[in-house]
Amino acid sequence: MTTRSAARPTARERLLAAADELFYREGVRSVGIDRVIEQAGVAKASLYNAFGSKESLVCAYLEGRHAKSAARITRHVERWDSPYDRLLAVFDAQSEQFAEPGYRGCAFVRASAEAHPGDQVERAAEAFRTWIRGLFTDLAREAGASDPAVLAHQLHLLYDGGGVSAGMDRDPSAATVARAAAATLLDAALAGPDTDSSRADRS
Amino acid sequence: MTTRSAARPTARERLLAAADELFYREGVRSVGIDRVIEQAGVAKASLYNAFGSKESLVCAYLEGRHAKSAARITRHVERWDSPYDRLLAVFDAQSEQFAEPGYRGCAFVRASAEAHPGDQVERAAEAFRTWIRGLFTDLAREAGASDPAVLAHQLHLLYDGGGVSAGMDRDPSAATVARAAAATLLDAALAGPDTDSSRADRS
DNA sequence: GCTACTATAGACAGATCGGTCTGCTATGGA
DNA sequence: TCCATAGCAGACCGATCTGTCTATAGTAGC
Repeated sequence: MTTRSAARPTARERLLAAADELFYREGVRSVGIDRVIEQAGVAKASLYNAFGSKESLVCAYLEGRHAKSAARITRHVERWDSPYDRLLAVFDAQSEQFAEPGYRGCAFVRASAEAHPGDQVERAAEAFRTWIRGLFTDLAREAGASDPAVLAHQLHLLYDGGGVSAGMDRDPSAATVARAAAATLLDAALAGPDTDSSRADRS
Repeated sequence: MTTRSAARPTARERLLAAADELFYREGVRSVGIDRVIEQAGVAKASLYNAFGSKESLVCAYLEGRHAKSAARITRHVERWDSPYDRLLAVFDAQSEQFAEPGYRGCAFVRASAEAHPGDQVERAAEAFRTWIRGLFTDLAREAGASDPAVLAHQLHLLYDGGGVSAGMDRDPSAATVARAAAATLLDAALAGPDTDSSRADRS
């Protein structure tokens, strides 16, 4: 409907592109409307025609990030057949993302840190978290994990931690470190469902 | 030096207490100076006498968080003798932190998400990250991990991911999930230094 | 009593914020 | 040709932001 390829992009599209760049790089609260419309080359009225409010623009920005991240992850996952490889492929997608210049951490974590409790922004972030947690859970179940929910939570921790480390430590290797850790956890979840093998006693 | 226990706390102390509460709960950028001095019951001039700028106050708030978190972690670590238990005790400290009412995620991650690149705030966050990474590395080495740096990075991922999950998913159990995952990774790092046991081939 | 320090309340400045509004222009279909 | 639509520039509003300033009050040491 709104997709037009050739010629100059719609005001809405240019606004979204500018918002994506500025909001992600400098933060949602520290970038004002004027900065966005200046970079988009758009009149202020056009913004409020297209989105109605700054918060709606922020949500649209996050929805775009959601779609893009989900597409990237799906693309990597679908390269493989076995649930084992498909699970680890999520971290290949993350590796690809971290390698992008100017990566500064997970957009949802960043936006959520600036949001007031109950903001629409938090719902947008929650949507992505629910999606990827579901993906981890499904893949963990297919791989034959004894407790798919717990393994999914563990892998989600690694995924989140990878975003934090890549963003704050400026260390893109976090994805490969997370991938190796994920493989270890996955192996353990497949091998021993309950065996508390080592660490018989404390101290 | 500046510590005085009885009577009414210093203006500086009241400012720090108010900043800690407001900045953490609502975010650094969305809380104005006026809110802080109102809650502290302090004149605006006193704030600029004591700290000089808002950014300095924010840094002081983060340094307080650093000291408090480090003290909590150290307290838990020192309860145990073996490096194995000491390593996992970091996640016991995290569990205690997540159980506090109103926990909203790692203060350094939250503040860093609102900072401009190069801000003093980022240096304050980096200081804590360096400290805890060093702790993980030391403990991993003492525990006998084949590659202490990599294991430390993996555990750091779990630690960060736990903060994100507890904050955004409002799920304090993230700490115990992280602890279990840490135990698995630690076991693997002790048992097989190099054995790529399972997953012989892909697909 | 005098001085120096620290605290107070609050006006004020200059900038920026999100959002509304008016008026002008370009384009494309009936 | 006419008109609807979409886009443009920019003035304007009230609120809020960080930071500075004046003026006043309490207090401890000499």
